[in-house]
Amino acid sequence: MTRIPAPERREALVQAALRVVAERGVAAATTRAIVAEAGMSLASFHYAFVSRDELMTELINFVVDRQENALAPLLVPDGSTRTLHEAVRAGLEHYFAVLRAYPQREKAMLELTQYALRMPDMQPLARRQYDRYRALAASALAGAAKLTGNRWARPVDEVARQLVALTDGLTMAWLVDRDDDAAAVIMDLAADAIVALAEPATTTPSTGHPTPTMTRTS
Amino acid sequence: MTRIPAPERREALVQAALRVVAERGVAAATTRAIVAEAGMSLASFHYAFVSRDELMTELINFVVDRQENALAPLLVPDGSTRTLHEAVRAGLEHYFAVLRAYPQREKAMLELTQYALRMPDMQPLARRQYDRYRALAASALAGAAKLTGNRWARPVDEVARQLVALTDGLTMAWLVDRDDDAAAVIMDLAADAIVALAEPATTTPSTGHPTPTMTRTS
DNA sequence: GTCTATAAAGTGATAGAC
DNA sequence: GTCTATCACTTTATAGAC
Repeated sequence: MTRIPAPERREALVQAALRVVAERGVAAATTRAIVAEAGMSLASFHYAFVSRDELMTELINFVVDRQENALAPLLVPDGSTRTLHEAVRAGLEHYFAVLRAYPQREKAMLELTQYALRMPDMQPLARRQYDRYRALAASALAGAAKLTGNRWARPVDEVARQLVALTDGLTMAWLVDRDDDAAAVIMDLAADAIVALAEPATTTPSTGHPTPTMTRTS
Repeated sequence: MTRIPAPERREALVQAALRVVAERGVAAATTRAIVAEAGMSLASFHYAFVSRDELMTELINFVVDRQENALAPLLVPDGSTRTLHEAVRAGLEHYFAVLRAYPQREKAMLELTQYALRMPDMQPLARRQYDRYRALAASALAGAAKLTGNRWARPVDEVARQLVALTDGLTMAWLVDRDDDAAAVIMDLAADAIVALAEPATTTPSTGHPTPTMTRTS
């Protein structure tokens, strides 16, 4: 009907595809289901994309970039944070609140990751996805330590890797049994584990000048 | 050709389906691919199962039971274990060795879990799967603590839940980037985190009689 | 019980009118 | 550029010969 530039059509189709994947899964994201969701005809799909594979690739790239923007503000500790433990716990809580509010979104992310792992040419996309998660976590962790007067006893990349692993485990656990109390237990223990990797910051190592900041509060 | 009893045919088809899922993914596990893998004709499939859904349900039940048998011996600490930290690290190492040797197997488990999460009637199967993981982890953790003269400061079910979450995160991380060194980091930190939840066992709480067993060795 | 043949519906992709 | 109509193929499931 109306004439729409190709780039806009591509974006509309990608977003429609994401909705379909979130609501009904990757397997249900057929070209027909996607164009129906976008309110277009089937032919429009192949005008904007040469193939379904091309759309799936763009979809994964899209969600990876989007994830970065969506999660970044959540992991930055706010002014009310006093201890590192509070900051980490708050970050986990924030992540969990999003998971709880939009479970299909995280389910979609997991499915898309596994989809990428099955496609010979898409492994790099899955890696990029996790690299971003970790970079995001690392910068949040670095900021949180700095703000609370701590430093990481391990390379911050390793701490970030652990935080992402814990977050994946939390996500799977909650998606499977939807048990908020059990999720809270995981977050408690995860925060303890992460904070145990930090120590009070000192301007010079081994200085007899401990900062008043606590490494951990239980 | 040859006449085979229905129960045997069902089992053969389930195992063929598992091989197809492991090698090519859930999406590729069509009835045709499965009967080809089993060396049967398409009609034999519908003689043994009324539908593909029925086979998928039986497949998930099958792998859940199988997982229990396959992993149980790996998590029991052997006689050479001296400290709890060694026991936990060895358990993780064992799990990782299996993951590394048969990555398709774990990929298949993850895919089947997500498949179950999308099917309205299969959520209980996914829950049962994780219940078994956790029960298995709990019994291994209880045994390891006992053998090394420790006790869990938290309910062992909570510790087990955390261990399973960490294992899931480890699995996802390794499947995505196949980085053995990064996996070793995750296992190190995971073992530290788990062991931090234990304390030396005392016959009576608050007795001034510490056992010689160390809670943790780094 | 097991096969071949086929039905009925769904899939990605394209042709060709407008 | 956008549509309808359709192709060529795959899917699950069944009929009917043996």
